[in-house]
Amino acid sequence: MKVVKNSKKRDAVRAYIMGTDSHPTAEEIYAKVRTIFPRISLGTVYRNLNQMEESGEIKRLSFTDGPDHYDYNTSTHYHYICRKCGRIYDMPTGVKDAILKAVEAGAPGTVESHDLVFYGVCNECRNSSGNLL
Amino acid sequence: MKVVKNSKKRDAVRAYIMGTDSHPTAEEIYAKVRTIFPRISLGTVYRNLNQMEESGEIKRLSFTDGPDHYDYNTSTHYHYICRKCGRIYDMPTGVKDAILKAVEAGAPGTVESHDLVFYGVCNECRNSSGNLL
DNA sequence: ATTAATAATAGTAATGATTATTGTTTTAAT
DNA sequence: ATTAAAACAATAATCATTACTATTATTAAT
Repeated sequence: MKVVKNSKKRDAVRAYIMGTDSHPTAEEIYAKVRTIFPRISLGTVYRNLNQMEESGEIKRLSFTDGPDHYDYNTSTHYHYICRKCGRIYDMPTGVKDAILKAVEAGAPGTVESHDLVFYGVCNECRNSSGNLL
Repeated sequence: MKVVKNSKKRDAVRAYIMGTDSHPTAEEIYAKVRTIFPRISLGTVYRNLNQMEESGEIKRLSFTDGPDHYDYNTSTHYHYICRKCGRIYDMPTGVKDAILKAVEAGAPGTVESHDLVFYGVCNECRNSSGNLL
């Protein structure tokens, strides 16, 4: 069994993820952590993200386009992506039970997990006048 | 405005997708169409898939891991992926209304579309004894 | 039917995100 | 302090997909 050793770089990656609600990508995390450790490599960010995902500390979010994002919130919840600004919001949690209840009956097997993503234009984008899209 | 011209290759791609429920990948489509047009290139498959997706003929499915899949069924419906065999099933349609109703209230913007994927082990895999996973 | 314009194609190079490799540096248990 | 393993930086490799380019096929107008 492999021992996990301390790592200042991993600490910095973890600290950044835990401190933001922005669901950052590996590149964004890399850019931030580099202000503290200018010589950290992108591979180190990916390796630590994968390790933290495997240990259940964080969750990886994959969407149709673009790179993966990372989320410190590992409980089952859903996301909303604005097609103008690309921001990723958390959805309120009330939805989940309704979905699971409606689904269980008709699935072609056991349902162990599910991913649900909503797309639209967020209120902030709708209200700002200088839109490009 | 760009004119769409006839294309035997595109016809073959379309015919294969329309004739299968397996939600094939570009590579799988490529392999099949190559039995008819041995010199077709993978780029041609991708180009035609993208064109058919833009025109609304087919739908592209992106999942967390692996390549994209393509679906002739463009109406809103959900998928179930077996984590043993990887097969992609269609989910029964009753789920949708419950979800939309539960969601509309709390979203941070308009909800224009959503993607929902379920993961589990399908009954076929559960019942087969010679499993490797 | 011939021509001319342009869409479609094959073949290949390029891209973007991620993973793998390798030689060096840290960590932590003795 | 010694040592074994984990973490690292730097870089190469991989995979899915897109872009490029010279050629071929399709179509509309003559």
